[in-house]
Amino acid sequence: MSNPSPTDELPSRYDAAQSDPALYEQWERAGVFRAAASESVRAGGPVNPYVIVMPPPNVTGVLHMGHGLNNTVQDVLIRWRRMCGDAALWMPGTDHAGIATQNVVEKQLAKAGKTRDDLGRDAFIAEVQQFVTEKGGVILKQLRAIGASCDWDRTAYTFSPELSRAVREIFVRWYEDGLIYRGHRVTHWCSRCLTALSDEEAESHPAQGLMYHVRYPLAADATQSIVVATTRPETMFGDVAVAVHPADERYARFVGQQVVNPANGVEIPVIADEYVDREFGTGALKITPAHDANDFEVGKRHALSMPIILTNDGKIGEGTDAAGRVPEQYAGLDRFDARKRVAKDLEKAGAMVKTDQHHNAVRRCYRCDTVVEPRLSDQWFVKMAPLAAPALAAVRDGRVRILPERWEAVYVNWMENIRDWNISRQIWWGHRIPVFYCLAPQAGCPAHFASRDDAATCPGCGGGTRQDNDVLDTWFSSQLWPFSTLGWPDKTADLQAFYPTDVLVTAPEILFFWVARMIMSGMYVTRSAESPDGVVPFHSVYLHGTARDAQHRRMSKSLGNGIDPLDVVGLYGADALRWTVIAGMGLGSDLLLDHENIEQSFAPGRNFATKLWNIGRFLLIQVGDEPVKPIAGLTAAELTPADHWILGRIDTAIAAADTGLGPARPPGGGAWSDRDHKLGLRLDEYAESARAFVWNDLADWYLEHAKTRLTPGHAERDTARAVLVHGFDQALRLLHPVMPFVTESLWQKLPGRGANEWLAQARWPIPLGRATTAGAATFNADRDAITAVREIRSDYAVPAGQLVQVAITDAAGQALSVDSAFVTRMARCELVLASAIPASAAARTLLPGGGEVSVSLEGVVDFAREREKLSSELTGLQTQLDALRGRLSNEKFTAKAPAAIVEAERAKEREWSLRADQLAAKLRSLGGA
RNA sequence: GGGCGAAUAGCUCAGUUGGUUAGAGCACCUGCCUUACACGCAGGGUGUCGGGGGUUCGAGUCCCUCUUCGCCCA
Repeated sequence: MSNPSPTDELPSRYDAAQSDPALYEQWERAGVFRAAASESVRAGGPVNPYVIVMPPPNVTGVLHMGHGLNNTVQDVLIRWRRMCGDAALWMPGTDHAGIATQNVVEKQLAKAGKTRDDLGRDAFIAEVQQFVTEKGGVILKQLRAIGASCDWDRTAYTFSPELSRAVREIFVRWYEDGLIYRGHRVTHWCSRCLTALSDEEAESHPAQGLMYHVRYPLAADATQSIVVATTRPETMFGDVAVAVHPADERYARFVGQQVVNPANGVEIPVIADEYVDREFGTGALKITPAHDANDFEVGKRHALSMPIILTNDGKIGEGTDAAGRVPEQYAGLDRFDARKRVAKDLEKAGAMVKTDQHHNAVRRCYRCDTVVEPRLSDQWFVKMAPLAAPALAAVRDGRVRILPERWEAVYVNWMENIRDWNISRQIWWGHRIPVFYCLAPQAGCPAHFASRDDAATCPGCGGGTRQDNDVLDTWFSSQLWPFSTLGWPDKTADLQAFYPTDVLVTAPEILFFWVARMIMSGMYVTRSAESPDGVVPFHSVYLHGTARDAQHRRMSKSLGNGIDPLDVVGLYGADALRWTVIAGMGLGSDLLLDHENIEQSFAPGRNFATKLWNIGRFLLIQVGDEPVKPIAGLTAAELTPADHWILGRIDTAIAAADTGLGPARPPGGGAWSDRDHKLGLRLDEYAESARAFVWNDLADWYLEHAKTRLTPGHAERDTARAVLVHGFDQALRLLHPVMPFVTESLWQKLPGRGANEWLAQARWPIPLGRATTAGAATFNADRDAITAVREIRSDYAVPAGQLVQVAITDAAGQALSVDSAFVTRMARCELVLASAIPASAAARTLLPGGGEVSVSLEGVVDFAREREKLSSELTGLQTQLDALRGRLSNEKFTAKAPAAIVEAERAKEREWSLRADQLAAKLRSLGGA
């Protein structure tokens, strides 16, 4: 592809659609993205590993803006480290997404009028498997289109045989360590997905509902009653008691008596329990142990029965222990219809005292948005407290940092109040729980046991077994991702070389679902004599923002406000997409994109990609094909002020990029110090500094200046070519992580490029330190003069084509030596002696160094306007100067402020005074006061 | 209800341990088809740093309070 000569054939726009896919294929074929374990120092190799595991998208998912954003961040980091020489591994893969995938297939079946039960378990799983085979993995192909440089040979899948073995292994270890147990309790039940959910999967949403005040008459004396407040009257069929606070005098006389449940006529006791909040509602609470987690605890304390009065699909019906509690007319009603019906009937019966507006939180299934129902059932739980303690300490002492830092507080808060994790799901698509039950238990048979293999026989009696019907929460398998993808539980070379990983890049909403659990399980499986608490799976967690539309609404399929990243790639190229995303998203802030104006949304990336292309195009034409001297071969005598200036700017740009991207790992190893804790991962700052360098320094100034030197036969042509090629090469390297395609494309065209050399593998720049400050200052003086003339031209609206006469003097009024060819060309002027410009017809500007630029504006200058301008500048300066002098004459300031500050203020006072004098003199020369 | 955080230019955000003319990108205004780029070039800052009070020689920065908003958990 290296084809340096016909630069004149380069089109004026980079053709991304044509070039990007071909380039990607060449990188892949060259093995640029592969990482070898043998390279890592941890496996005896020469370099540091740098590892990112991709948050696995749903196997049947398609790319959306969230993925685009998430994966671009990861790609920038991994490309940066690859160029720095690390053994850089970006591990790709997908997630089997139990509930979500099962839902999709069930919906397909429903269209054919079938349910999963019609097929049976095995046939249904085969159906899902087929669906995944046909539709799965599309997203991984799409990621290639945005340039993702993953090591695709390692592509992992949470439901593969290898990763399934890891799931079984940790399940059995935790089971045997007593960290997994069977619990009979109230959990969140999704009546649409027909499964229990974890606390995290039942998302709470604020809601406006009604608080019903219902009268429960005393069984012994119907004239007396207790009024109970409830938001869910449909659960009254499951009431087994009314509870009041033991110290509540209002109700003391009722405790121990029976009341009649007005919904079903069943007599229930009034009990006293500390749990009741006297201030809430009426201070009397109905107790429905099977349908409220708190009531369940009360029920256990008082040994109450726990009738289930809702079917698993959310209809009223007599379940376990509920015989005789649900009146016939309610059976089969949907729970929300039942709520209205019960309320109406209570009203009719005179039992409804009143209803108030009430806002509370309603929990909904995170997969289907159905309101979840608290429901009593048997589930498998992970005991979290022992796992959380070391994971909490790891964040507290900086072995893991979370950026933006405010999320650390959220993490700590969650971990300190951690609750046990319900891991069983009543679905079929997923890792079946490796727990077995004896078919004919006798004395000596375990109630159940966990096994790494499918256990056909009971270890107690040797008889047959059956496996638990439920499957594991998908997050149970994805929590193992940083090590299961590297071969755990085997002690593989990959695991040795690449665990722990480095940065985890994800969105804040899965901090608990996934990130916290990876830290816990990762530490658990790496416990050893050297590290009793285990090894954290990554040292940095980077939580990025969300893609939102112009109204700040989250992009979503249902709102129709999403942007398809592939559309953007098709229109403007992957680089435009990547640049816009990276440059537009500060650490932790959201990315705003207008789906109704894609062109404007992605203009920053598109414009810059085109600009970069044009800089390259022009530069390549100017430089030509002849060999270029290496920068190290240029002698000090050959370098001009412009060269020094741009060499200095290159060093500054490199330093800024390094600072933005930050240390790749905690300096010195181990934990992050307080000082380093928030360094780096400022991708927007890195991108902006690299852009500013190539555009505002290299193109706007150095390239403009070099035009003259580059003319054929010019004595400095070779020096200028060498510096220009060096500067552009460095710029392309700096920009490659964020704009891989256009930079690689241009880099391949630079003179002297060998075959099979890839920018993607080229070395990250390091500052050379060759620039002298004197050289740079000389060039800066030229730039200041040019800018000053341009300002005046603009102020006086001098026609663009008109030459003006300019005198440049130093602080002493003597002619200042400048690069006259440069100044006259850039500012469209001719340089004359100051004496040639009549004071009465000149506009002047003071230069930073104390010199002055005078522009002859015979016939153009407007004295009144010029005086006004000077006068307002002088007034502003005088105000500042007065304040400054006030400070300096304040003894408290001079006595208390640090000497360096006081001295700086004095220096400023001298400088401003001089400037004020000059302004006043100018004003007088123009006839002003 | 508990906890965390934010409020700085029209928008999105920087702003180190307090140090004195508050910055960037985008948007906007003016003039230019100046031998690569109009997806460009040149020039322009458009601000009671949410309100009030306090500490200090000095507050965008520290403390208190009010208002508004966001996030996590119940």
